[in-house]
Amino acid sequence: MTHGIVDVANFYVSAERLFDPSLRGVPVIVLSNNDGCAVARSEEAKALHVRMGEPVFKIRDRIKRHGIQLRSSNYELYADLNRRFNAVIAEHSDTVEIYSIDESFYRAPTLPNGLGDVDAAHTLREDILRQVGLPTRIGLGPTRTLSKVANALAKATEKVWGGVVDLHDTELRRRLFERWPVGEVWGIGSTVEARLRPLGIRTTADLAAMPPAVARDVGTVVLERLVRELGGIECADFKVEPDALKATAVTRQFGEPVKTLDELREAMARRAARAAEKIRAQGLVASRLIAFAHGSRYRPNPPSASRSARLSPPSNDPRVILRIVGQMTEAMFQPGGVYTKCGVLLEDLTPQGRGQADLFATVDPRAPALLAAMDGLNSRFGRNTITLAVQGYGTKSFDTKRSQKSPAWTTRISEIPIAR
DNA sequence: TCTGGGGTCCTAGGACCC
DNA sequence: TCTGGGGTCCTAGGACCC
Repeated sequence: MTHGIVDVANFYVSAERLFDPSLRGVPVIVLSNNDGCAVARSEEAKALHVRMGEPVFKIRDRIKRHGIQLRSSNYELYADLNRRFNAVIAEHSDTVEIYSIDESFYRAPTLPNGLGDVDAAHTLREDILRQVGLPTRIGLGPTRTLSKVANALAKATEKVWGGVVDLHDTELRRRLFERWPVGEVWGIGSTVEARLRPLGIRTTADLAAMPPAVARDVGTVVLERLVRELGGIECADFKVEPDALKATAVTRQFGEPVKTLDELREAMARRAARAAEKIRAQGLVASRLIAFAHGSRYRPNPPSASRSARLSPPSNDPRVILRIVGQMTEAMFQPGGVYTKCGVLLEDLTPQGRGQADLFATVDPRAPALLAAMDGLNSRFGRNTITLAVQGYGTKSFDTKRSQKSPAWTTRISEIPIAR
């Protein structure tokens, strides 16, 4: 069996360039929510040493000096392009697992010794480039982990090997692993890397040679599996049907810091309403609710608090959820505190209508019709066409900033590009 | 002055049960 | 003086990913 993974090169930047040719060949950075950090960089921007996650205010001079182009994140566009390139992958494989916004695993057709996989992968790259316009790299291997490492190697060797690396060959693995730092391996973060260093494990080859039992001892079962997968033994398979969502979160930095209870209450209500909307769209209800608010961790003594509660019966009704979140906000708020972020998490999600009823709860029989009407209006006329009053009206200073956002080129009729 | 957001999985430890 | 053993469930927190 061959595991493959496709990733889009500098996805957000590549997506922006698709509809804006002026961005091609020049340094481009796509910013995080609130236009705070660089989350995607073109090759030209990487060459100017703009790091992943680097705060924009720290590189203002470089941006000016080199004319680096900035864009806010445009998730509508990226989500639509994700749908499109996955459709192309699906033409090549009956098993596709969408792993993230810019990566998908797929199962390559079984051929003896993985023969022909590499050619097929090159064809897939060409098809995605021609049909969607996005540049990709592909990693292949006998396990998921090996395909993921192969994908990372394909990025590093793109100019020589053309963007496809296959790690079926054990001899090739041995050679490449000796020069590939262990911290670059999928699943090895800085903490585990630091624990491996004193044991003399610095390269992927060192890690692959580790006895699995030792790996479990040093780390957890996760590290043991990782070591086995590096050796070619499958411990993880495809998930074609995505698992049901277990938790969802809506957390945002404020555009401008929040200092009053009224503002915090509104900001919290907006996030809570969005979280409830998200789980309704999936037909889920939540049993657990968490709300938090805090100040900047870069300032001394920032305010910080969170509250959690059980929802019985489980709910996705904004009237229920916003009332509790409002009480939590009042309990958390510290006068004089400067808040920079707040959020709402809904957990223990289960399909609606399957759970145990609550003997003592009063159930509103009209709720389903009301919520369906709200969701219908917001879906047809745009988000927040109808809201609860506690969410406040209009745009507020605490709303997320996205000052450099490109149009929703492919998903809104009013923003479709016009050819001249 | 200005520093992202949204997920999953695993483990340790406490509460509780028989 | 000496005070069992073996489970499950839940939660908080850590680690990792993109």
